[in-house]
Amino acid sequence: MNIGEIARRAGVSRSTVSYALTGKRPVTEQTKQRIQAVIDELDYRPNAAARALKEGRTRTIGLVIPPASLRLTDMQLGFVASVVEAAAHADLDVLLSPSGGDHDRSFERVISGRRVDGVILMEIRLEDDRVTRLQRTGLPFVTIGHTANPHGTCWVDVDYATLISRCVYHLADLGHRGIALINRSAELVAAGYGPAHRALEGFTGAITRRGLDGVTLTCADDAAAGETCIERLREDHPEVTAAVTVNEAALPGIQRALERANVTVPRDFSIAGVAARHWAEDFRPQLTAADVPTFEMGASAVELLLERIAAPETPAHHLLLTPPISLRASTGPAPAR
Amino acid sequence: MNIGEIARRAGVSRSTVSYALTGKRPVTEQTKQRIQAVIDELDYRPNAAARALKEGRTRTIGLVIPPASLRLTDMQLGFVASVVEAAAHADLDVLLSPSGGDHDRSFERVISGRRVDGVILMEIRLEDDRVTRLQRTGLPFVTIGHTANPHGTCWVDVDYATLISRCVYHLADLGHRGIALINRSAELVAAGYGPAHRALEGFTGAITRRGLDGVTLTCADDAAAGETCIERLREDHPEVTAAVTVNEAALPGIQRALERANVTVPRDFSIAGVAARHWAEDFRPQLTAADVPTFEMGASAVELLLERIAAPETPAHHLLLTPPISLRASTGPAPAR
DNA sequence: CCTTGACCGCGAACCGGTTCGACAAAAGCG
DNA sequence: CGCTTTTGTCGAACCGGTTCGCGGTCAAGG
Repeated sequence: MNIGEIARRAGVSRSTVSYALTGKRPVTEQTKQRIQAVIDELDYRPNAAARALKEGRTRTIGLVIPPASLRLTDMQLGFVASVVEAAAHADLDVLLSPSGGDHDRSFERVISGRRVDGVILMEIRLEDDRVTRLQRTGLPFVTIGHTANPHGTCWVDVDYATLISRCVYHLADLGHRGIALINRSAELVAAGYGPAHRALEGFTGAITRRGLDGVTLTCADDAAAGETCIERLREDHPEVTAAVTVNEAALPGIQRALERANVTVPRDFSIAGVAARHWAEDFRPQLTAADVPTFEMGASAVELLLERIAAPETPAHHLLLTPPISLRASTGPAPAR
Repeated sequence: MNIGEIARRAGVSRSTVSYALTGKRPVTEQTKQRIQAVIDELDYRPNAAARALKEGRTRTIGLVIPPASLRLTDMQLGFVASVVEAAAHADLDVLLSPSGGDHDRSFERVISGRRVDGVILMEIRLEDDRVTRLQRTGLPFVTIGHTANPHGTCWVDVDYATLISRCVYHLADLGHRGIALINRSAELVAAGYGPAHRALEGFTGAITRRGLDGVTLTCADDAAAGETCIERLREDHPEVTAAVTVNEAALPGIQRALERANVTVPRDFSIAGVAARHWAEDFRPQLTAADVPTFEMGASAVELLLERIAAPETPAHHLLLTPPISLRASTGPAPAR
């Protein structure tokens, strides 16, 4: 069921079939129809490997995801979904590659051997081996998140530092003096995970500029950790009346712990942060937060990647988004002493 | 940077390089080392398209997921993660294809053109076009879930009917007479979504066999819907003292509504069901439920697919899992009248 | 010394598309 | 009518691997 078979049955040459399909040279309407009839009859589809071999491109992009054994966070899932969506829209296929853990083989396989035309990387560390590896190979790539020194790379990210700063200012304006940062896990901070670092950066910056009393905590990405985190906070730092967080997965636990301690939000305690919209709206009361525009980010990543594939020598673009903070119901004036 | 270049620099023929790499014919240790040195120096990787073209297989499998625009449920995410994991383990790549909605082009592209060696399909409907399409093409495939008439197809599924029956029996044994089924959304039921139908089947069967009083409800896959569902249930059917559910995403809402109505679980109301472990353990009190073994199912699906690819003419296997129901804390004796 | 066979390596064909130069027939033009 | 241009099709080369048949080399055995 190859192009030769079609050509024989239609009584033309293989090249004519090819031209009829791609339209790169004119073919008489009549022959075109004869060819199409044979194709329909045999349900013929050109072999993707053969085409890729000759054309030198695969019309496929790689998407490197965190090791699948870890449960993906909602935000990561949002990126994956939007990248897949945007790629489908551009008639591209998406090859998935789990990375990290013992999956380096998979990563290696996807980026080498010309299996993909470009790669989208997520969960970027400040120093990221995969980024340097990709730079060496010369394969076009775009990262969601950015490294400590992102010059010359193409990326799209949320400006965590600015957003967390704004949250702190907002709380300070409401009269809060003791504010805690509930960051991502200690492991992620130690590993140099970008969002965690930049959140910390934005937090300490805002705290010093306003002369406030800042407490920073790390917290694993799950509800249980959120609970113990709040318990610890209330015990060790009773002076703290508000918190900002970038740890959306901890939110349900945070809520539970506050309820159990009979702390009413926002009367007794205010909380704000950065989270996917869905987490903010599921919080009770709904969370004042910057909604991470995962959909837009994934779509932009694909768009940037396509530009990069089309013109690899072009100077690298990037996109640093600062979505507005949606005022919902979880922040209020500091409680009177 | 092709095999010819390597051959030239190592002073051997292209075929020798190929044999040195694949090991399909003996090559002297000495030449092998010389070749390897050149390969390391140039960081050469064989072109995947060329290899696929000649070998007639791509070492890639397709994974058809629900349209990415919908938020994937935790269970679906679990399947994706475990399939990717298992595939990576078998040195296979995974090509993602969103299906449904306006994504038929993507599906078509992935299954035709010999882009993949086989396909794993999830979110199967009782009558599923994609399954008949795949049967026509002759491409090996395995489904997670099964159609109404699954003979001759390869699949792995959870026995929802039996599990829900068992839940009902368990509750009946505890003295409950009025039991509700909180099913998936009305749309899914209408669309012939397998698990929703089979849950209903198992429920009504068990209810009639025990001569109980059954109420069936549909509920969208989110917390808010779970809340209104419980509210409606308590209003319209006060005689109901227990519920079984296959709607894990509704659980947080169910919990919230029960708490707000001051209904203590399991003293006043019992609840059991089928859910991914994580949802059951996050419920308060922890949910008595059959834990859907998403990891095992994804791995089995890959395994079955590999068998099928190796021996397409072999009679089709399937795997119907009935995981044990984990007794946790959400079921207890029916309240006294 | 010649034969035998194991062992290595080479050259060529092949997988299934795309693409380029060539060429015949038809069309346009003076 | 002869000449150029256009149009539609063909044959062959190419992409970068794998694979098969062939042959040269060398050690063992008669």
